[in-house]
Amino acid sequence: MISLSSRYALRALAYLAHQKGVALSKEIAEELSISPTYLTKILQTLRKARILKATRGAKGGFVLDRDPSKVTFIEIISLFEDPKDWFACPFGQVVCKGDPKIICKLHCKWEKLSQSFSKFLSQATVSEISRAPKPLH
Amino acid sequence: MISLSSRYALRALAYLAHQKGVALSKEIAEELSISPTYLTKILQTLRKARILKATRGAKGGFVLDRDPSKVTFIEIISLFEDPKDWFACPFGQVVCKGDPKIICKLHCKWEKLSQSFSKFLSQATVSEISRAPKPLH
DNA sequence: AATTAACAGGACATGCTTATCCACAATGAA
DNA sequence: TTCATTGTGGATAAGCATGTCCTGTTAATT
Repeated sequence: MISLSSRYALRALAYLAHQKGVALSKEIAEELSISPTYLTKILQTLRKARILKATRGAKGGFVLDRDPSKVTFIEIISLFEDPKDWFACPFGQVVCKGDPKIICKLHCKWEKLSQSFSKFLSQATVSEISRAPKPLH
Repeated sequence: MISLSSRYALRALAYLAHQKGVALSKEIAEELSISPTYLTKILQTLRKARILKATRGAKGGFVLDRDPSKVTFIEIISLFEDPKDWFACPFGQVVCKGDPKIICKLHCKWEKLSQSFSKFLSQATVSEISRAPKPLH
């Protein structure tokens, strides 16, 4: 499961992509229906990864630092968790070493699935969800 | 990510399928390198779901209560967590209601992926991993 | 100078998963 | 009866994700 932090990050970016301009932290927090403090930390993570740019003081706020069509899901998600956890075959290292003939049939199927998933996350970009409205829950 | 509990359950079943007979809780715990108490709870869950049968007293232990080729992964996993969490599109309810035209391209891709995954878990059975050796970590 | 807003960091609470240990009851076999 | 083993349930603890709050500091605009 994609963590909530990752999803908030994606939605914050979607909002910014839609805005096409500066947005206040407070404003985005309202949009996502989460506390400003919580969002702040997510935004900071994005800023440090050079996904966002921030300006302090009056008329400050956050802007995308990059063309949203150049920002992939996997890049964002990787900032908040380790996607390896999903792609790792749950039987792999345990089973295949023991008796390849029996297990690898399943292992190969799993590999195909996780590769498709991985490809999806690498290809999907923020520009493709630049209109996320409404709260998550 | 498939939870550790689910994976231990699968491996315990794999062990039992391989044994083709009665196995002690203690013996399986050793096989999986986890504490007997912890495994006990997993085995109880499996027993209550009629995946395993237990006999108390001397010469007692656990046996499969069903042909391992009839026990699917999804059935086991569902005992320990809610797979809906994986299949639910992380954008779905949020985004598609807002502007279907823009988002549903991604949504459909996600659907396809999760359906493949779901199919995999419904089709794979315990008999296909009936030789899981070695500890998980 | 005053205001606005990002930046930095920590404290705290809640709930879930993982994990271990213990005590006692029930049951089956020798 | 005795022993082995499951059945039941509770206590405890660490680690992580989620989430809120608070106290400052820094920087840009007016």
